[in-house]
Amino acid sequence: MMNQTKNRLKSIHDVSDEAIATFLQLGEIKEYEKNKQLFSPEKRHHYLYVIEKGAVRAYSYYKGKQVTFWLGMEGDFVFPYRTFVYDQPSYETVELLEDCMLNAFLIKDLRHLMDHNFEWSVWGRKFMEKELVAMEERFISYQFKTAKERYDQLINEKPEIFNRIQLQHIASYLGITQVSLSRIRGNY
Amino acid sequence: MMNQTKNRLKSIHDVSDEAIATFLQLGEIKEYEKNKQLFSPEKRHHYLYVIEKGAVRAYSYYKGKQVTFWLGMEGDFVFPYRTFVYDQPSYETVELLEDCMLNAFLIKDLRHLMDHNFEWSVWGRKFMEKELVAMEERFISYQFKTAKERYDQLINEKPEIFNRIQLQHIASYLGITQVSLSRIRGNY
DNA sequence: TTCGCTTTTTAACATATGTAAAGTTTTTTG
DNA sequence: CAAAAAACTTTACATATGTTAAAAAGCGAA
Repeated sequence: MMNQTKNRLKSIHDVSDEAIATFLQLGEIKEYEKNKQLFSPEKRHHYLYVIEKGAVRAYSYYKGKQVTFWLGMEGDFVFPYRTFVYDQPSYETVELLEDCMLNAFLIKDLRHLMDHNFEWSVWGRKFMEKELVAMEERFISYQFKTAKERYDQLINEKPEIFNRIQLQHIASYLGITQVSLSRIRGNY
Repeated sequence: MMNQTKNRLKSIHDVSDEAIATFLQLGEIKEYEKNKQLFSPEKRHHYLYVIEKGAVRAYSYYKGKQVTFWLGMEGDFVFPYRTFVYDQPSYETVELLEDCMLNAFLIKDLRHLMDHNFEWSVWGRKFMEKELVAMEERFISYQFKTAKERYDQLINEKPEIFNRIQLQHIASYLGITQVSLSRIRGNY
């Protein structure tokens, strides 16, 4: 019952079955209900999660408003980059949008694995590389594109999001207000 | 005369002097004049450069206009992420804004090093992690902030950019037109 | 099913940023 | 140095997106 995790690990960079087993042994399945906050700002966090089932959002506050900057579903890794990389408290809240089954790993276990095991060290680099390219693509779509274009791209690339996640969160994720998203969807 | 490269390598993650020597042996100093194109879209590229001296911009075309999405100066690594990670042609042009001294490395040499040498494998992960956090911060500043706020942030964090790089490129880098940047600077 | 709460849409107006073109300043080059 | 080119600013107007508030639609619990 850890298929999402295993599939995702292999899809990033193929590693041996023994290595996979070593990694999976570090994980612990946890189930949480909708609305639980997985991470909250200013606190130290110790876990990285892989979503086996469910949907999740990360947001922080800017000028008194929540801004959703990340949405995750099955197979996604949930971890505040800043906490993982610099071991510093994160500024974001991560909140469950559905009841979730999560595979929880201690960040220090994973860091230890990637600092001492050659296979996982290479895997870790490939993982970060792919996160980086994905982040750059999202960044470029912000710098280059209008809200309408970003909306069209999202609905083409991840249509399932629109079935599972509230439009207010999608609007924020697209960097616009809910009113603007309604306008775009209504073809004004 | 490879101080920028060496300093930057060590600042990302400390590695042994022998490892540094191994890395530096792979590099070759090249000098190019202002306006040279280091990378052009649709072509295969084989080099990663570290800027020893000079300034550089990366841009691509969107709706017939150049959009500058990256500016680099001394100590920065110049390499199209997509080419490095997926070995695919990049969509961007990289152009020298000043006469430059560059430390050139074959991407395949670096990839080989990071895939086979444990110390460099860990270094590679840390490097990608830090690029990722920096990219996320830039992304978030786009999603959250107004043009004026992004301008203020840039002039605080990298004031030297304004002495060395044309305002038209800075405007594009900030995701706005040159006219808007003029307005911001003139306090309209 | 109905009532109450949450989410989404619509409307009216405000503001930030874009576009095009002209004018000014700075830089390059013969 | 002078002319030409490039970079930058300003103006007038257009458009996209934000803000606030109200209406409509959807959803969940008694």
